[in-house]
Amino acid sequence: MTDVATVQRQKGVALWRQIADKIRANISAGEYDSTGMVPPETVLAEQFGVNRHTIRSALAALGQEGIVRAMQGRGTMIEVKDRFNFPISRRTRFTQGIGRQARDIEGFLLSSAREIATAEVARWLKLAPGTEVIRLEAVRKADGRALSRATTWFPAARFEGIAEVFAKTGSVTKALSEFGVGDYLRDKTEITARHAEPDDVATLELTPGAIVLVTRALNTDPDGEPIQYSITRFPADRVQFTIGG
Amino acid sequence: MTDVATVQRQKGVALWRQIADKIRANISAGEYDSTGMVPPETVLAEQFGVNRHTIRSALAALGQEGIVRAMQGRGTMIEVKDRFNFPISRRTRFTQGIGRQARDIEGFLLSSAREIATAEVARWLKLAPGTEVIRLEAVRKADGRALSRATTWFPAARFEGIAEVFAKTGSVTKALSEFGVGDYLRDKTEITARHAEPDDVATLELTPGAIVLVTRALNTDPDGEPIQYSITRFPADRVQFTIGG
DNA sequence: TTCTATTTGTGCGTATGTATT
DNA sequence: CAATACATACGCACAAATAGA
Repeated sequence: MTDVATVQRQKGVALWRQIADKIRANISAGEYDSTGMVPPETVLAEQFGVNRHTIRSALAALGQEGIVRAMQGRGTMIEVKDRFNFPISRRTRFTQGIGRQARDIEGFLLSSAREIATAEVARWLKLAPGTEVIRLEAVRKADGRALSRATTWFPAARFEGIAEVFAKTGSVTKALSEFGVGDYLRDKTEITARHAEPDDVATLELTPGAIVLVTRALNTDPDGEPIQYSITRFPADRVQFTIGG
Repeated sequence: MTDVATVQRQKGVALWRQIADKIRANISAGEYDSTGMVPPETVLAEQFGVNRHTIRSALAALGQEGIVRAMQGRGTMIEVKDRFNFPISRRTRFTQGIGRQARDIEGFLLSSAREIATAEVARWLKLAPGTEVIRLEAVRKADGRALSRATTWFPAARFEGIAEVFAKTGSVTKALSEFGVGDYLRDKTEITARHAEPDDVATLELTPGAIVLVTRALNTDPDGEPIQYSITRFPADRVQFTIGG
């Protein structure tokens, strides 16, 4: 089979874009299911009657979309994905939320610091300017795959030493209970999406250009007192959020 | 000022990536604020001491991130953004949700069709296989900027002719009230993110490679009867969702 | 209006580096 | 080790859009 006839020059749509669309359609149609890989660039170049660079532009675009993943020396593989579902409610908890969707869930503390709250953090936590907070940088994995990268701030006065407790337990819920917060509620969640930055790429094991879902969330104790503000990045191709239902 | 010294070859990080990071930092630092534009590719190429293609790779990456926007014949502009906030609750309504954030909000019906529900649509709307549904394709704009692209399904038996009503009013809420549904509730919302497809690019006025937030949502009448299932795409750089708060 | 300079967009050919098999 | 295949970068050419003379 040749695709030569399917791409046209001088039609207002770049060749690489036409080819990317065609390959995407081919993948959806199961064209390459036998190998799970896209044919080598040289083969595709011949099939489409274009230079290998043009194929590379097309595959790069598909790589950005997370549809394929090029591996040096091996070939370009088709990505298969299924998303974890992450429910968001008043009682949102990470581990419980993922629940039975993964065999094992781990939390790693990357670093912690005691610092002065920025204007943004102070606003969310309803703290006076200049108040000290404890910041945790953590990664959570489900079945060995990185699922989230969170930056979390706690009021330092109330949660002195929470970093050590989190490091031991790997769980915010357990850490908070050590401080007498047996229950807490999700007050507000903001959701946006953007491209992964270098730090996201590293800690979430992403390909550059991948998409991350970003949540900004505030948890309060049962009295409505803010206890935790988090900015969390999730790999968009591994996670979906659910509200209600 | 020259940036030659800032990029290094053969150090494990591609030149174009180093350059992209540097330009991103320059933008954050307000380096190009006077013009609101990045210097021409040829100038950047000379500044960094690389080929124009290398600069183009860097700018393409930044374009994917939505940080810059290249325009043929004009130059590469730095994007300024502020997101519309879209609250998600039991009483989620598009127009009310955007509310005072925009001066005027319009809804356009692109097309409508009467068709047999797919397995997925039937499942969401709790319909028997083979049941007919009405599908609307619509775009919503706020202050002239495209804010959402929705595909919506209604049970055909109950909402015969809803396409015409929506076309006139541009509002789902008003259209439903014409059919005796004075109130409705958001039962469930799923949120994911992915790269824009050609259709999204066209109808949402996006740049190829942009990110879209995708919601799958079910609305029911006060009795809990499913009345509307929608898949809606939002430009991720123009929208954020809020739950609670 | 027309022409020209500027600037981005597309495509090809080539060379070299690097990782996998 | 060699062969294969992806990764990066350069140089060249021309197309297309824009802005300004």
